[in-house]
Amino acid sequence: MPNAARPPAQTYTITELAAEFDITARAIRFYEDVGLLKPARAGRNRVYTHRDRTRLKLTLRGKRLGLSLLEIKQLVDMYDSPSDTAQQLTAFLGVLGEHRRLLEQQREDIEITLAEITQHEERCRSLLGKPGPRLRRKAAA
Amino acid sequence: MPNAARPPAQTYTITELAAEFDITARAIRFYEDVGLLKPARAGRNRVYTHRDRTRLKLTLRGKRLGLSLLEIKQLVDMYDSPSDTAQQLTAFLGVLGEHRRLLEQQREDIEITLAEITQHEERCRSLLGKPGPRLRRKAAA
DNA sequence: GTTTGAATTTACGTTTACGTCAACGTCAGT
DNA sequence: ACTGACGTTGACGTAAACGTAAATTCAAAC
Repeated sequence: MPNAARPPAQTYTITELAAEFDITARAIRFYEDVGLLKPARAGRNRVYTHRDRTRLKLTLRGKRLGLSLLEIKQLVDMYDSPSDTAQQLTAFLGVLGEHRRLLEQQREDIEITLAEITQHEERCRSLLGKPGPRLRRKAAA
Repeated sequence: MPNAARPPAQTYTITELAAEFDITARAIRFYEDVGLLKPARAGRNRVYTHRDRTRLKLTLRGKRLGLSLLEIKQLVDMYDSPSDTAQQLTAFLGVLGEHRRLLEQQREDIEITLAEITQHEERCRSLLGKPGPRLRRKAAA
């Protein structure tokens, strides 16, 4: 039974990926330079597999979270290289824990900031809605 | 009634702040260069007020969220310069909305990543706990 | 058969966010 | 008067993450 139900082995060109993720081809090539992607070649041209696309997606997500490309590489590499020795697994758990800590810190930062934004928005709307009455208090926390 | 109950008008030196937030004095001076801080001076030396400290804190939070110092400056400036015209207020609301969008995107990225981390952790622990049975399925989604 | 258009490589430029001296001022303590 | 410790202002250096321009290459279209 060859070829049961695997993803259609679709491939992508660099410009397709660039368009899809709204980045430049230069950026994608740069990610290759730092080792985040290793596309196959059709002659001279790069051919990206579904796996490459996934790694690119992870990369961009990492960037949105403020990680450096190096950090992203380390994480992504660990994520899809199956460590097997207890050594590696324990180390991996350590890294995961640290990453988790970082993300939770960020999430907290985000919650706080969102709350502050809400405050500002309410103040703005209050000022816009009733441009008369000065010395107005906040409606409700 | 002079001096009711206001924060003790405490001031900080640059090294105090550097120590407190675990950054270098150089970084703090750099934040001043880009306009994020405008400490008073005692002769030649910088004197930071509570307000400066707050702006520094906001700056570092912004950095943890991946914002550039320029973006941080724009936000912080808006946050504590009281816009009054409807013009400014509406523009402010726009910026706030955009910032909110960004933060919510990030929060989503974080949730996804945290979920993935949990997956990896479970896999690791499973492998560490039972180093025998191959072909084990995930316990529960 | 050449022109065109997309992709590639090489290489240098740029911006951001500081690090790293160097050289000097200043004030407390001895 | 001398010595640190801390603070200051330049000025240059650097790492990261691409941008940008120049010079190919190569296949498809005309």
